[in-house]
Amino acid sequence: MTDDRRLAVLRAIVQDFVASEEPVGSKALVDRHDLGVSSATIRNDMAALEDEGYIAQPHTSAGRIPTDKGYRLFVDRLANLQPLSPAERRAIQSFLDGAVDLDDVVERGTRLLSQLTRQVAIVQYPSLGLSRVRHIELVSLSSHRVLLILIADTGRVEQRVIEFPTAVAAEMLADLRTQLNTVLAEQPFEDIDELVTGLDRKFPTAERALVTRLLSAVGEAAGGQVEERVVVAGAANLARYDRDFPQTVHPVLEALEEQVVLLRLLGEATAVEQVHVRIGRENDVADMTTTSVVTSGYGPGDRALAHLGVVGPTRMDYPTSMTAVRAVARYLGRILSEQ
Amino acid sequence: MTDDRRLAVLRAIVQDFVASEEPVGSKALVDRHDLGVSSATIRNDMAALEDEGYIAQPHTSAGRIPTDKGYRLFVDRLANLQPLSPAERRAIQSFLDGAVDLDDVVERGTRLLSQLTRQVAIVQYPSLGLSRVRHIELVSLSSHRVLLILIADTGRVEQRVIEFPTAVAAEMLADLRTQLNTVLAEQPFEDIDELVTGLDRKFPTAERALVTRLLSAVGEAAGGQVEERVVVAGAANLARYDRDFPQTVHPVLEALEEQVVLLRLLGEATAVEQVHVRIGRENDVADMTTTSVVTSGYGPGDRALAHLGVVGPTRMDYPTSMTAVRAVARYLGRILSEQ
DNA sequence: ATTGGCACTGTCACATAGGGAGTGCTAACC
DNA sequence: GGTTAGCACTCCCTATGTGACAGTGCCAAT
Repeated sequence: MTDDRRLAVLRAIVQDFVASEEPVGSKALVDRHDLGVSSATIRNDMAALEDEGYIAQPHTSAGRIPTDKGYRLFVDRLANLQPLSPAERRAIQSFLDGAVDLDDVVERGTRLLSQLTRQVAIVQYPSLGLSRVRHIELVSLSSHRVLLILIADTGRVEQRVIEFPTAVAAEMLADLRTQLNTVLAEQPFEDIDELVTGLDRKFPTAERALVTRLLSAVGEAAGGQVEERVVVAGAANLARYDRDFPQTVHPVLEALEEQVVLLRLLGEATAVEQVHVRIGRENDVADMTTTSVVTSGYGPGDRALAHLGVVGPTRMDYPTSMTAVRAVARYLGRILSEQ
Repeated sequence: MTDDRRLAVLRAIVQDFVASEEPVGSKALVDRHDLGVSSATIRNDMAALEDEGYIAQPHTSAGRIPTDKGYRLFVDRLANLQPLSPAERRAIQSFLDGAVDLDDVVERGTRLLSQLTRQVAIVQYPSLGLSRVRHIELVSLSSHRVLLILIADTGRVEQRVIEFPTAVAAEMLADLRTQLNTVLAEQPFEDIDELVTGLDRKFPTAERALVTRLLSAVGEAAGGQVEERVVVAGAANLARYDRDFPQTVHPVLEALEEQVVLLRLLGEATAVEQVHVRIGRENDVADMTTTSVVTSGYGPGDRALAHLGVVGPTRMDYPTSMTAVRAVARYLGRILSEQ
């Protein structure tokens, strides 16, 4: 019994099971794949694979289905990702090229990803903390309220209303605006707090309290927890699986409405273009133990400013999902670098 | 046979069916409600109600379920909306009071509505076309690109990138910004196109082409089709009904991802505080014939700048949904008027 | 190491039967 | 005339049983 053939059998099982969604037996396997041996031999291989925990039987006289461990091995060593066809490539390009806005780019990217993979797609906005300031705008809404607008070099625009206990003079606001832009332009958002210290000393004592209040608001908005934004599309694709994981759709749908969970799913910082796969229990989110996540970082150049990915059942088509995630990440990164 | 009792029977059937989700029979009805007559009498009433099309039998020997027409009568004449409890009122207030932003208000409002009704909630951003200009900002992104920011008196902020064939001078931009704000401040967005005509004449011929381009972009952004934005929450609540409408969740989920469908569901302009109900086939969206929609307009003062509502199965709890929709619409309107 | 053969096992689809909830109708009643 | 008790009837639902089927594990032969 060669080791190579056992791996080939595992690959075949994963492929067939993903396609048919039904336990696959030894007979069906030799029929559909050129394994060069009889079904009895395959049965022996399958017994060995089961001993090692790569596949399992739903019940005694059924075929085998891959375990999480089996999928893991498949993803790590057996999946051969073929590049996108030129047609797909063109489709992606034309789909994304119409975008006028960062909002638009993220929105279209999410839809595109969900359509390519027929899965739930998640795209995170480029993190403010990791980008640079392009412009800061202060607009007076009323005598006591100012609208703060932060524009990042990724094209991301963030706004926040700031309330003041006393009236704010228009001239002071204009002055502050100029100073802020002079000091902060092209600087990383994460350095704002530091760069801004001492700026209030340039203002007369009477105004200092207001300026301090505004500066701290700027710092908060730039580094706050509110800064992460995530977009989801294709939740309808989950419903396709209601036969498979029957009472599981509900908790997953619920989880997908939680910003925090989404961010956890997308995972911590990774290198650009590196596709990560978390299978079943590997992602430590409750209620998502029969769910897999394929993610990648993206950003302009080689720094991952954000993440994107797809969520689906563990029995998803990993190669397709992985190539799609990688391709979309690459395109979004390219668009960001053009901003 | 008094007419009043027949209506009472219909009301009881709707209530019981909504609660139990099972066809209700004559016996169960007299047990659970003080109708003062025997089940045989109720049977006669039910036969009459069926003749008139208000209720139907799934099969010969089953209880009755309300038809769309039955729900319609219930909503129009039989539902008694009781006001929210003080506790609920406080809960709403505290939930919405934390909002710092229009985005935040809409987001929280949507979540709140979906939690109150345990249904899918939809909230539309205040329409730009119907609000007034508070401020217009032009930010130079690069020599050929300008970021246009529109701020409405509702707190809504809209952005758009404008590309120019030739370089744009900073002074011209500043000048234009001042002029635009002078002319447009406090004016309705729908009048922008008109107010802006002729403004380009004030600029030297060399710059006129650029100014014209920018002005048309302003007009487009203000009146364009892109201006409508809608937020959805609580899609997970749909899954609770998978037993009821089994293969119906998928198309409904899909529909809810279509901006256009959402807007159609929310319906055309209505008066503020007036709650509308569309039952089953009454809403002309395909695939949503077993779905009902409860909507209301909302806005500051008495003008409906936007709509909100909930979507659920025809067998929803209409009184609860209607009071919740009305309450949230009222609160959001109040918040808008404070902006 | 591989293979054909074979007994064994659990699932699924189908049919069948009994219980139960609910109805419509009729005749009696107030 | 409206109301009611009684009763036969209808249809669903569940439990139960049966056979076909797909797949396995093991063993002896190659």
